[in-house]
Amino acid sequence: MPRTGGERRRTTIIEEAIRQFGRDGYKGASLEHIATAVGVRKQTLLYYFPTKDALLEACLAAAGERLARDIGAALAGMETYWDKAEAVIHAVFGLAAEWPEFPMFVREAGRLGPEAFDRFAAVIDPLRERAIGFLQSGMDDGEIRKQDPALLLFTLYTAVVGALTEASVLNAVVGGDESRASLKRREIETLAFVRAALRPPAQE
Amino acid sequence: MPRTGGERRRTTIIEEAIRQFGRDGYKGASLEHIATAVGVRKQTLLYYFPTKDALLEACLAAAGERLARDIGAALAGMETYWDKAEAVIHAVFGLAAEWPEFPMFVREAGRLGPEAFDRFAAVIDPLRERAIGFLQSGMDDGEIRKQDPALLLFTLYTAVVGALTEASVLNAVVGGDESRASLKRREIETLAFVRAALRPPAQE
DNA sequence: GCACTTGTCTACCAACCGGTAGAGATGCAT
DNA sequence: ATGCATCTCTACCGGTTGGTAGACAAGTGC
Repeated sequence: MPRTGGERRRTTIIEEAIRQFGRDGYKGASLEHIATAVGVRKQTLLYYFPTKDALLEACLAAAGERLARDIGAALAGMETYWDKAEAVIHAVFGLAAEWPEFPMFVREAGRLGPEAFDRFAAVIDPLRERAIGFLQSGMDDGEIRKQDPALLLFTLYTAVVGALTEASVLNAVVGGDESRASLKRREIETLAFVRAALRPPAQE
Repeated sequence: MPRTGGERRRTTIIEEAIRQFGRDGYKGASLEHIATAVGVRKQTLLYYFPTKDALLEACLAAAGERLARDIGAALAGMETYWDKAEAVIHAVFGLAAEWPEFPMFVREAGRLGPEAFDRFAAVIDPLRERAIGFLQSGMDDGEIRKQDPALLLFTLYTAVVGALTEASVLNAVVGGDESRASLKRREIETLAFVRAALRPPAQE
């Protein structure tokens, strides 16, 4: 019986749980499946996380930290409004390419109700405030269409998460093609869409 | 033991099932809960729908028909590109106001994989083709920003469904307020967003 | 060498879930 | 009234799930 050791095992379990929670939903994923995928018995998993709910909370926190880290790194050095927006979208699409279940898990977190999502959102909150301030000043400068910045951020969120999670819909609407090239094309389309949506009206 | 009679009972069960599939997910909803909510035993439900999967398929078909009906009615008499887009969005938001679990169910259908979603999409298909043709001619006329019309339709879909289903996220990003007024405000914001995203670039 | 913490395991359980078997009850056509 | 299809029910079953109890092994500090 191998001893992978505490912290390492812990993160492995969390990563696999995010995958399965994202793919099958919270209810649909079973501790048994997660455990065997990690190569361990269910009771070992329950040693690290005493209940399924505790595992979920750990996943929410971990997902928040990962996303905050990726977005934070992508934002470094970006100056213009558009560069920042593009960097964030590119970072998120990159994360989705590497870890397809990640956006699914975030969406599942939203579905599970405000309590669960807050666990995730709390970690992101500084970024959220930065984004709102950034949108607000963009509007003040006349470079972004004037509106409620928080509601705009929400709409941008849904557009990006939707583009990343609604693969079945994409398949039905656009037809075939589940490849990496398809993801890249969706990123370009999402960028164009967001750019168009942010742009202020033409007339002065 | 009351006899509500075949077809009536059937639709009542489907409506309740859509509610619970939407709220709790396919896995999360149980036949027992759905049956008791309708006021009937589980085995009565299983008389109408021999398996849970059969119930799901009936829900998918019913949801498709309902949406096609509502959108079709809303489109009647609309002439301009913008009037049509606005009518569709307004119809969908109206349906969501009356039946909050409906968009959740549609999203769940997408999550369950292409097979399930196709069951729903097949009914909508004529509308999909109409929409793509309409976007294409709008682009030819220079009234809509040029791009892949199918991909644009997909992006519009995700923006609208996201606005309707990500209530927890909205709560976390914008703060409080789950009222009908909030839904109306989201509709206005979504309209503005879509309008901005459709608009062709300013310079000719 | 011995107590103790950490990690992994086997064995088990009560609850729930989807589904089967089959007994009545009701209304309708003949 | 009688045969038959429709509808609703009670009773039950096998499988799965989240979770408990507790044995056992391995490193660590003393």
